[in-house]
Amino acid sequence: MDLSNFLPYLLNQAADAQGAAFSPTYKDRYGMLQTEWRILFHLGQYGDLAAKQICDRAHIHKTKASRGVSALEDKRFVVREEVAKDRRHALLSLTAAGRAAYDDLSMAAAQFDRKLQERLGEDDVQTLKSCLRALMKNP
Amino acid sequence: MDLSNFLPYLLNQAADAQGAAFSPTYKDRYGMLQTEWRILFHLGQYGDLAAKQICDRAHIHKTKASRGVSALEDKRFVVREEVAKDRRHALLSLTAAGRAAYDDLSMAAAQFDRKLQERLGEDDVQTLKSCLRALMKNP
DNA sequence: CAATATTAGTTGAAAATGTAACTAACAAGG
DNA sequence: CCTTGTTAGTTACATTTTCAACTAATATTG
Repeated sequence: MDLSNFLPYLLNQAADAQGAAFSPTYKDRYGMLQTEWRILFHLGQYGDLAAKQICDRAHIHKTKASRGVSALEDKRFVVREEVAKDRRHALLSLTAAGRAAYDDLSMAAAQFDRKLQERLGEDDVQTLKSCLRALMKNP
Repeated sequence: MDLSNFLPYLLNQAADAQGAAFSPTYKDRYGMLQTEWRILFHLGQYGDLAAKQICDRAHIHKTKASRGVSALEDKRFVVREEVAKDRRHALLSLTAAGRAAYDDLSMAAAQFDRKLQERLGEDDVQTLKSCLRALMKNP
């Protein structure tokens, strides 16, 4: 058993390295943490959602999400609107500023991804992504 | 730009999922954190090392490593011996108990990896691992 | 419809991580 | 040698994450 063959280790190292390479994009420009960026991305991409739906889709724990949403509200990137039908949850939506940040960051993300694709080659990236999608869902 | 196509996101999710699947192995059996398990693994695999060498190989920050080593000492899995030639660093080595834990865990790791290999197929795993190795080294 | 359970989300305390400043030992240039 | 610089590692403090308990609203069941 060689460490450099142990998949969880490789996954972690690769995720750390690429995360570290991309994080300055949202951290330096908007002072966001990863969770905030992820919430913003979900709202930008899938439209208004309740926190719970974001948690389920992105596998974010509800306390982390709760604090992420608060941080995005403080930054005036997100507002909540009450839902009369079920007042336990609120719908989250992007403000104009939030939308602008999303547009900017999703552009940067797309570019980042294209560069990785160039580096690894199209075929390998396809295989890589399909493996990763399989590994995301636990067994 | 689709979130489920963004490589850093996929890497993170896959690493989280597989990390969560494997972590009970070292957490429940030995009360270790990931960093401790990683240090143990390095010592078991590459023999006695100074903390610095582990940091460099595993990309662990020195403060994290310092705490991990202390925790492993508390568990009586690791001892340090002074190096007369340069007293700034100490060589870390496994105790018998540490070796036993390493043997047990590396066995479990190998098994875990084999199952993943079965799941994804040998060819894809080869491609996956080589992509991940490329992505670990930042650009 | 009252009691109980579940769901969405929040909060506070404890654990872990990251940052920066620090110590102690060695190295090198003058 | 002796100042200055570098290296290995630790410690203190701030930030972030996790865990457990909590509130408030809705759903379920007897």
